[in-house]
Amino acid sequence: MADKVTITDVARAAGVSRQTVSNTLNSPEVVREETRRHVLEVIERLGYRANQAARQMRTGRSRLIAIRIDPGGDGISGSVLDRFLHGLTETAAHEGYRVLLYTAADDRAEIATFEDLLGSYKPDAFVLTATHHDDIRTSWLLERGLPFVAFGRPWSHLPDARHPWVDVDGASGTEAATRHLLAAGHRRIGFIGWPSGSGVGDDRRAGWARTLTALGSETGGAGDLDALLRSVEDGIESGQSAARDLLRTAAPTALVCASDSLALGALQAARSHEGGRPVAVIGFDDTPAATAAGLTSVHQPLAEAAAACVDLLARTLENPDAMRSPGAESSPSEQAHVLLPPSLTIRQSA
Amino acid sequence: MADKVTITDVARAAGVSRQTVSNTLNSPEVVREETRRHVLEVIERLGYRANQAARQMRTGRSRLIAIRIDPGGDGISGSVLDRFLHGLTETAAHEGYRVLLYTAADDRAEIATFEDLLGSYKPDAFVLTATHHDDIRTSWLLERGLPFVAFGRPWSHLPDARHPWVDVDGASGTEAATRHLLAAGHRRIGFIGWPSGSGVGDDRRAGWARTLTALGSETGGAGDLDALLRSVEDGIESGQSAARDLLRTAAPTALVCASDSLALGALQAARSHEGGRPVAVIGFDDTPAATAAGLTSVHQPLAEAAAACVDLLARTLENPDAMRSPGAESSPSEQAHVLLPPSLTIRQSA
DNA sequence: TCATTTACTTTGAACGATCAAATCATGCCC
DNA sequence: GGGCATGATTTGATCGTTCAAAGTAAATGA
Repeated sequence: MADKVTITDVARAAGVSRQTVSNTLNSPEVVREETRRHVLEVIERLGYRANQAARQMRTGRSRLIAIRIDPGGDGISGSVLDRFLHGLTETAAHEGYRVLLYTAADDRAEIATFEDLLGSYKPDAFVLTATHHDDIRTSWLLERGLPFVAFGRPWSHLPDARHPWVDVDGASGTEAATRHLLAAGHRRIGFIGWPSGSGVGDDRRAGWARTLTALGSETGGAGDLDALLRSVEDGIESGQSAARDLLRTAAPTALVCASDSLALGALQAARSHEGGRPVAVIGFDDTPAATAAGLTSVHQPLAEAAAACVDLLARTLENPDAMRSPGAESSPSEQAHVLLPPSLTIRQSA
Repeated sequence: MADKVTITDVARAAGVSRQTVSNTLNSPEVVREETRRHVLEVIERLGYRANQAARQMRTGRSRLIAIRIDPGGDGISGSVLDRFLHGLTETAAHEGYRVLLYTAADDRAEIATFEDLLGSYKPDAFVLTATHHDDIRTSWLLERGLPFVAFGRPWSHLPDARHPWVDVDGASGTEAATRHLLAAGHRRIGFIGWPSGSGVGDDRRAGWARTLTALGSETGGAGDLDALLRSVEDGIESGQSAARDLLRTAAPTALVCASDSLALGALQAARSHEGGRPVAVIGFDDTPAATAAGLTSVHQPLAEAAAACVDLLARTLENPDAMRSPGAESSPSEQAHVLLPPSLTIRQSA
């Protein structure tokens, strides 16, 4: 109840008109310095806050950013989105935006939610996660010229997949992991990843592969990458059996994995594996489970990624024309994007 | 752009007035059946959606529920809020509400955010998490008659701590864990918890204590509970050392822990402990790390808890008077609340 | 001196919905 | 057939803000 201060109340108390108060906040340059200061003082004193609903009615902008929240995923990697979300909320608040949540069972349902939200709360932008090949969500949004940023690269290079994005360089992460193992003296380094086709998985595998290939061409002996590679569905179980198989047939002394789930399984296999030196294992995502298990893992800078998303959006929303021309590619250059390097969190396992 | 359908468009297309369209949606009973059907059809055909901003302007209700999101916490238990949040978003959507996020460094900052949000986006209600003794947030909200629900009991019984809440019965969880161990033949069951004073921690300890006490009075030999109890700060490390200490001095054959973090530490201590039968360990929260480690753990029904929160709020918001009288306790009964029983997820560790 | 510019400030109008009150039919009863 | 309750629908007014246009006063120029 304490809050019922309208712009008119401020205007009256300051002895000016509504519009002058509005201008003090939105276009300070047109208000005389003295007036401006006085109005600001009154605003402060009365604790005035612009009513967003009324503002939105007039301007059409809600200062809301919508993002989908998924149920923890496989569980292990659930907290990744959690941390991203925290960063997003925090950065958004700094820029004057708030984060609105929604859920959706699949991409089609998500588009239905887009329609619903755009009709009711009218968020200024969406943040998409888990983008993939032939993502119908991105094309739907692009067709309508609706602002959005994807956390994750567009894995297709089709022209209709051009949109702003922020991502973490997975290949660079697995490369760092592999180099770390090389530096520790390992030479036979295996990789447990996911079946080809997922952009994220292929990316992470590539970092490992290119590092070993580079080593091979340096030292002469290239090594048989295929023998050191296993591709399985994500999960602790499958990580364990893949690792067991790999250890038996290819005798690696270290393993890089595409996820912490796989790595945790691999860690179990490595521990029950008899051999001289213990087999080193590195995971990906630096999840709490990795902390708990003492698993060395590739850490994603999620707060930075979230901040980059908000920055890209804020910039897009300032120049409304930037995105509003779906057909006509305004600039021949690539869409705005940010690719962040991950870091390696070193623990006992490697 | 496809969305610019206003209530006037619908009215024109249906050959009725604005208000009749509004009534079909908000007070269907006053509209003639035939008209209602026709209007609904037109609404469907045009894809009309009520503009929330305009609605809020008139009604003062935003259909937004605000909740604070924390950075993953200690990491391990981070995903608990994650799952709760998902449930909240989903249930809220069913009831026609959306979830708005915010962050805050501490309780004082959170109150500042309350003021900010109430002045701008005007959420209809707040969901508080991690309530504690002498929580200034609850009293602040109560004083102003602002609707909210706490996920977590008011741990104080002061009259100014009376508010609706939803919680999971921690004592019942540790009781179930203890009974499970008793059924497996264990008799010396230790407990690793947090220092007294935190409501949650005391509650979880109580479930273990009362179960063993009940057993004692049945069998005659009560046993020395204090010797089997350790109270330490949360964390894997401290769990490990507490467990090591407990195993050495009190020789328990099983351990119940107040969190998965503690339990993971205890599990490590238990594994490196030589003795006949392996020491059983049970954790609390059923986090992904527990899944990964094969840790038996007490599982909180977070989706149900979230649904209960939304239900309580929705009910409160229907009768605006229920909460709006801060001083005058409208009914002498306790505030509305829901206490949910957790369940035990059994894995290898016990 | 009077028109013209410059620098601020104020005045209606509008955004899209709902509330409250007014209007318009109908049917019923005496 | 007139009076009247009842049901169904319509008509202004309003929520708080910003846009666009209009107003005012002082400063400038011829």
